[in-house]
Amino acid sequence: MPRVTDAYRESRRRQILDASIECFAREGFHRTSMAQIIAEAGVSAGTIYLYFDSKEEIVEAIAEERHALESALAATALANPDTRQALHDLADGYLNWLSDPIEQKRRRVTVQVWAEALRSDRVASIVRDGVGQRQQIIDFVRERQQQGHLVASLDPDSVSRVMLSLILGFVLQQAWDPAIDVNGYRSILNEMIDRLLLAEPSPGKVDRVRLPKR
Amino acid sequence: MPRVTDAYRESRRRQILDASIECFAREGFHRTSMAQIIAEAGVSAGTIYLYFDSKEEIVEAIAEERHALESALAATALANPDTRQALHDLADGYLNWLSDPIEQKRRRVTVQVWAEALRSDRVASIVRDGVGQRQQIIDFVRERQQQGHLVASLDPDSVSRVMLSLILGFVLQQAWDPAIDVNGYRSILNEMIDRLLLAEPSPGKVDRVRLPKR
Amino acid sequence: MPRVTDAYRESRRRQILDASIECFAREGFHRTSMAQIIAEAGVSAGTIYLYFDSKEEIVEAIAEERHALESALAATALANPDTRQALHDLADGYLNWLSDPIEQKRRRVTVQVWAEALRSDRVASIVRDGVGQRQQIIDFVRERQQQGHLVASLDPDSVSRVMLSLILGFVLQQAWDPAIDVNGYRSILNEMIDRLLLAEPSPGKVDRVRLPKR
Amino acid sequence: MPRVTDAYRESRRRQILDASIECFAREGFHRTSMAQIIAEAGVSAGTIYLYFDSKEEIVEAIAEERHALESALAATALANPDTRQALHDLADGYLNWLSDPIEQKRRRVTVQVWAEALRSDRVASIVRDGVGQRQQIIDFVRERQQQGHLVASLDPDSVSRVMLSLILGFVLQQAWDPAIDVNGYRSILNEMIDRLLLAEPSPGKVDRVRLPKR
DNA sequence: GATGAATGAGACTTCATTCAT
DNA sequence: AATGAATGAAGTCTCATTCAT
Repeated sequence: MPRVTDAYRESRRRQILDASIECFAREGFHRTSMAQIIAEAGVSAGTIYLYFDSKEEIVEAIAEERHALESALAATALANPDTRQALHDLADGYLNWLSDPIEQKRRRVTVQVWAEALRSDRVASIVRDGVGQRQQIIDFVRERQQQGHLVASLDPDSVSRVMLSLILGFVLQQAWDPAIDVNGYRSILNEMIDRLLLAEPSPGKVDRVRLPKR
Repeated sequence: MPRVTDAYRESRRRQILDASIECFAREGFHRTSMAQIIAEAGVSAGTIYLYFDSKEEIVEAIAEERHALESALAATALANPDTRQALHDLADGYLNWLSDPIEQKRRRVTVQVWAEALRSDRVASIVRDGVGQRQQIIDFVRERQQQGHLVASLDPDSVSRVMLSLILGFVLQQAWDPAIDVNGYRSILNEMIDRLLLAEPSPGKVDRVRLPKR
Repeated sequence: MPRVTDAYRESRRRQILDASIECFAREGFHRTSMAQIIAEAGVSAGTIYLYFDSKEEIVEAIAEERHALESALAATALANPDTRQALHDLADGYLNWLSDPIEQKRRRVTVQVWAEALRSDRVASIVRDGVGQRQQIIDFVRERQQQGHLVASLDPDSVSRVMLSLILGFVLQQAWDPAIDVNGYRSILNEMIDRLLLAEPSPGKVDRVRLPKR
Repeated sequence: MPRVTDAYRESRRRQILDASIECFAREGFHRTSMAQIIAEAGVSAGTIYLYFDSKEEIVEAIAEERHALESALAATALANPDTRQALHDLADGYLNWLSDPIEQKRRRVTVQVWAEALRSDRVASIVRDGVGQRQQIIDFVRERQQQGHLVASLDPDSVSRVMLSLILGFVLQQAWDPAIDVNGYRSILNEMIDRLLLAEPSPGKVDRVRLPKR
């Protein structure tokens, strides 16, 4: 079947990647044998190696894909000129995304990627730079601080760390216990944004700090 | 046979466990072979199986040990009747603990345990119940809310989730990048505690809310 | 379809053969994959199989080609009516031929063919009959003995064996160490021819046959 | 079966080596699978890897062993103070050795080692230095030339090359055709030694050196 | 004729665990 | 209790060859 279209190749790659994610989510990388992926994908052993050089590379491809998706999600949310909305969208975006059952399955693979990052330099570089889109957040914080929308005294780097933790920690806990209460988590997140990060908008607009409904 | 034998057994077990942690931190569970543990521990293959039934069981033993230590740490901090101090101690306790290089190495194993929890029911039950000492936090929050020390409107379960995330997320990020700025992270954590969780003490105790240096 | 097609086919075949020799000389038959030949030849997998039925058959084709060349070389040299010159030409012919760097590369394949002959009946028959042009030498020796030009007491078969050894051995040693001293080797060869094989040109000189009782 | 004697280990190693030689002689290295060696040796897959790190290493071990044996054979023969006897013993030693059917089987492996030397640096160094004990011959020739026992005009290096060729070539030809006439070959060899290499023992030994330019 | 993606048997090697000593 | 040689199933990956296009 020579001379294959790019679309065909891409769909074949997808097929292998999806099968791998399925297996990895179920059994973990290391407990998943190539034979299982082969069976799940419905392709031959040889074919997989036409698309990926090794099992390791499949893991890396998945890690990169996750990273790209998350980066895009963060970029979209943070582009909003309304600082408060941007941050809420970021939180909501993640939490909603994570509510999708299919996505939850994929998330189980992400958690394994995190552990794998401690072992593989390749994965480490993807995770370190990638998982958090931390630089995006740092830039966002710095910029909005200059515009007076975010509390200026906060260290942008540390803020990004904390925000990342809140996302990573949620992903972990949800992976362990899918019944986790998303809405409860969300409301604390939003409150944190409003009460800790947002600068007093203008003199006289104190209510956001006062947390009225308490 | 008197105590001596028990002590001996215990030291032997320790030796195997330490060697395993060393190897796991370096290479990950699955990339670590029993042969490596054997070499690191300086014992024979047969001997290991006198102390553990399987490689899996070593992982579980390590997971349990980590959990016990963390539980104790949380219990100690949260026992403090001064609510604010209790929470700051909890945060500080973790962050200081994690500053210890030896502990950091062990933490690398913890991250892998988290991933392993998705695969093994045994590990899952240890992690789920254990990692966070979540119940301790929930109970603490509920109790201190009743005493009027913590903001009553917050859902204890969600608070515990958020606090856990902040710890888990830090551990992860530090594992990926040991150069992470601990103090910056700590100060945001403490501010969160003060500004978000603590109830207005009573008229006259304003200084805690004012956060002077902003 | 006229000649053109045959010429084309032949050039295509050559291309594959040359690529194979290149690869085989570098890596050996068994370490060379069809994929490498394909890359080196710049043709597709399918195309190769239009010219050769199997990888094995490529080896056989190369073996046959080498044999034909050597046979021709021997035939040319041995056709010389001057017996002494014929033998010197045979030695010189081989040694000069082997001095060519391109030929040395091809020789590396020959050495592998020799080993392969122990495995494959097809290759064995090519090598056995071929490598030495032994029959040519035997016939030559017998004929020139009858003409009184070569020492009559020598067994033609054994002479052919020895001569072959001197060629095979040189090829081997040169393959292992291209810096081998060709001229030194050549002069001993020529001396052997003169002193051992050639009959005393003049009448009545029997002593060389008698091999004094030393 | 812990704590095993050296003799036991050695016999186990022998068993694997012998089985490998058997298989390699029959099918060649590359056509011989580990499974075949395992079956022939009657040990498990794992056991083989307790004694050798790889299939490659088995080949190297065999190559080294052959080399050691040949070295010893050459050393023994060449130690004889009677120069003529030494050389005849060297030739006879090899030829007799090669007459042994078991040894002939092993020789088939040697031929493959020669080809393998073109591919593997490890094997190459064993073969280059080893196969011929060339240095031994060179030293022998030089020494006996100084003692006036060998024709002084011959280049020791080239002599060693020629002698090696006569051995290598015989091995090759015998591997291809076990029916080769050993005695015929031997007598030409001995004649060469007597007529070409040995210096005239008695006074008046000029003519052999003069080698008229016929 | 030419292509090259697909195949799948089979290659080498590893490794957790056992058990005779 | 301790040892460590032995096991053999299972793992990842390769590769000669085919055949639909």
